[in-house]
Amino acid sequence: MPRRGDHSKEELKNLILDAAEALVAEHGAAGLSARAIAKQIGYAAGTIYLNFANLDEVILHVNARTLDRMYAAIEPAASGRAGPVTRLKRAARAYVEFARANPSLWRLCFEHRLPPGSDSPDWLDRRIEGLVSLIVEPVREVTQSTGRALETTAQTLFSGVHGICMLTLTNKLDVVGKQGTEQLTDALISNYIRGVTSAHSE
Amino acid sequence: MPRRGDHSKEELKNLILDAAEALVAEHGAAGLSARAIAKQIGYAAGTIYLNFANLDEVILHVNARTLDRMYAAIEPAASGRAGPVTRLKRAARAYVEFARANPSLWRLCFEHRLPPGSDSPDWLDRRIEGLVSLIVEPVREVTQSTGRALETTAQTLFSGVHGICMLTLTNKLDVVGKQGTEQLTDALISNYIRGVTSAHSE
DNA sequence: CCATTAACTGAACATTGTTTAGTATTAGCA
DNA sequence: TGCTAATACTAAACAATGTTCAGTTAATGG
Repeated sequence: MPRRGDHSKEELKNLILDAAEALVAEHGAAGLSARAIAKQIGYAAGTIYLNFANLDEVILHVNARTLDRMYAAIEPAASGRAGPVTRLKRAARAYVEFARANPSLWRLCFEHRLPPGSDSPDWLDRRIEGLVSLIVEPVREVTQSTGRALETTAQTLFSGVHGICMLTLTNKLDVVGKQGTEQLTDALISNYIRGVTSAHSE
Repeated sequence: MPRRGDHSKEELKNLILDAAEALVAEHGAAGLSARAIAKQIGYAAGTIYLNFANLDEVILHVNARTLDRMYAAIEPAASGRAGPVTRLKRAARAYVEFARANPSLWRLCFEHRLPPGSDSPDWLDRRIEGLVSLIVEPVREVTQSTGRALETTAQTLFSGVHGICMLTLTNKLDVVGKQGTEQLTDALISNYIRGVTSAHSE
């Protein structure tokens, strides 16, 4: 049934997402527009709306892809055979590295505002939880905690690294370079972990 | 020389910023438009461009105001006569509380993207540094550190609280309510500080 | 009272997201 | 093979956006 290039529904969706991703990566979030996507894939702008409800939905799917790539980038670091603290630090570095390599896509994940009233779909939120879950195991190993305390520690560390990443990448802190950021994430992890374990043995 | 309502240049600028602030606070960042501002102050849209180069500049000034209000909201908590750790926790709570009370304005401060190439002006960045500087004193008291180490700790704690605030306020974490967020910030501060001090006495 | 200057407007332009009437192509069936 | 129904797709339209600017109005200064 397709006419232009024999693209199945699924292929066309992926073409749209590919184009959207490339546009954001190259020209920032502002470079994303229905017409720009259409031009890049050789379709008319209206075609996008046959596959997605609106541009917000396109962005949400782009974000899902980005989060999946983030997961893949962090997973090896978090689950190596090194000690738990080392794995946590490596995971944080992988996170920062990914954000530095994909600044626009990374920011789109966390800065995209959808219209008031509606909030992000479950399949997206679950991907962020998936990222947090990556560090639960090393945290458990090193803190010997379980249940709610374990989850709290993992969430706190993740948020902390995320905040450091956010503020340093957007130059809102007086910190420059990769090692500047890593100094902060390393400090966060070592001190927090030491704090937890020393409270334990007290 | 003014014609409409005898507004001096400075008054008119403030009128514009007042209107912009109100629009963002009520209808979110998407509610901000040149025509909406103009309508609210009884001027034509073009008048805004006689006072600001473009809407981005208006937003930057709104953010400056918001950051000033944040400073005023946090300062008392950070500089009371309580112990340093208590002051840090109170400062974090004040930060979270402000963000919860002004979600759209708070997000605008940290999520606004200006066109690629240009970065935010010094007078704005300095206001964020001002926020960080609020916790330097209590951090110094409790960690006995100075210089670069002191600054690193302050930046790390600030970023950490910021990250927690960001992810919990935007519902990207499986954490709900004010006490949920405060549990994370409290954990961050107590454990991090304990980590620093216990490393010291080791 | 007139001329100059500045404030201000209204309309215009390009670009955005989104909708829709209409066209073209294919699939299924006779 | 040829007819019909369904679907993929486009082009054009709409409203709203940021921004500019020629022209108008009002106040100032001489």
